[in-house]
Amino acid sequence: MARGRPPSHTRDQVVDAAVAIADAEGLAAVTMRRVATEIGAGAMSLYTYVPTRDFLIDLMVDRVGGTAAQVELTGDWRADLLAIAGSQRALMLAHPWLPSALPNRRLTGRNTLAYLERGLAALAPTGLGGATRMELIALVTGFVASFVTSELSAGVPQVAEPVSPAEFPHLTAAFAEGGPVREPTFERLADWMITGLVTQARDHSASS
Amino acid sequence: MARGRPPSHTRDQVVDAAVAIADAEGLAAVTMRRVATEIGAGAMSLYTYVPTRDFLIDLMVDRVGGTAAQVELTGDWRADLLAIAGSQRALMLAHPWLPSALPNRRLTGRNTLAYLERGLAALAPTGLGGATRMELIALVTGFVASFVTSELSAGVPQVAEPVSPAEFPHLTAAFAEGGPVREPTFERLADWMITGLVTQARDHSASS
DNA sequence: CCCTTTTCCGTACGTCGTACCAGAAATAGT
DNA sequence: ACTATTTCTGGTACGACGTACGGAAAAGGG
Repeated sequence: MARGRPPSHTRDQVVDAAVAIADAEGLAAVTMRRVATEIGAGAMSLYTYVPTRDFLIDLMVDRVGGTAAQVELTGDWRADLLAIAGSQRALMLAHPWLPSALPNRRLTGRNTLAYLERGLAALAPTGLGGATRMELIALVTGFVASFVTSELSAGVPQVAEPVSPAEFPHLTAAFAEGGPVREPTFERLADWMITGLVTQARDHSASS
Repeated sequence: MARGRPPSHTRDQVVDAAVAIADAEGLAAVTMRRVATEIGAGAMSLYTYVPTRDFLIDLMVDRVGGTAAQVELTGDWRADLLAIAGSQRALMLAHPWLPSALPNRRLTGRNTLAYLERGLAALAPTGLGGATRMELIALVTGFVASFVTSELSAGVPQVAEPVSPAEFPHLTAAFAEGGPVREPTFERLADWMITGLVTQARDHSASS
């Protein structure tokens, strides 16, 4: 068996190289030619391992998803989901391109599926339906992505032009203040978010 | 005054054309050549009105931001912020490219600044600091973007391959169910989100 | 040794953003 | 009216992108 010319590389090598580039220089730097030269191959050789660039990004998302800290489920859905959210946050902080890569992705990889499965299992004690639990997971993930994006862009002056104090008094005052310390806030915000989401979802399904 | 050859178009015309294309065919369809032919100009003529494509997208975001329903502030921060969130949601549903365009944007346009100013004013009765209020607005906006993205992609089969029931039991069960009705949920979720965020922020600033 | 199978990768096409610049069209000064 | 000056116009072109195509190269099976 194993006829034909043997591959010089593996799909995993390609994905790893792509992740390394994205970690160092952002998603935009992940071009087919760049990844190819990084592993010492011709540009077109990549297509042996990966059908398109878009699919490569799917694989990258799934790859780093597999490196997330595994959460032991305790049966306490609040604690479990909070731990999952924390794990997600750590993942996104380690791979800053992840939040921007997440939207519009197909949920195709095994690690992503395992993540969803885990979230669904964590929410099982709530008694909510599967579809509702799925949406809650999407909302929590979206929240974490939002939060991390906000964390990563902290300190960067977002406004180029100076704002007119007369026209935008609150804005002017807010910019005059120093940046707040965000570090200890995430757990409390996430905990409350999760609790509130589930509570609302329960009320809603009970009343309809 | 007004020396030199007069412009054949205006920046507003360019931005309007770009928004129309994005509404109809998505952000990716907004190319410089495409926008140019749409207003009957040569591709390079656009650069008289707009420095780069990226800046054009900034302008698009600000432009549609100006079309959002204006919210009358009542002094009740819960109701006011909920109304703002609802207005944002309507905006994103009308311009589905908006959620994906929002991250990594410079907050440069007057409409965007006015939106922030309005949010800050709405949160003023909470007594929170300007920087904290700013972050709350970013989180609420992020939540709305997440929610709308989820709404827009509802019904689309996200998973290409069939999932193995043995390996992913919860996932299999969730897919077997029908999609839930989401329509009446937004206001309750957003209301609770806003209330909870402010409560947490207050607790945090009080204890530190 | 050749034939089949598979991978490798140089070449090339279409598209993108946009730099450059010669021509066109307007006003201001004479 | 003529010229100088300023401004907008858009053709051409460059480099980078994703990737289709197809021959060369490398392995095993007969």
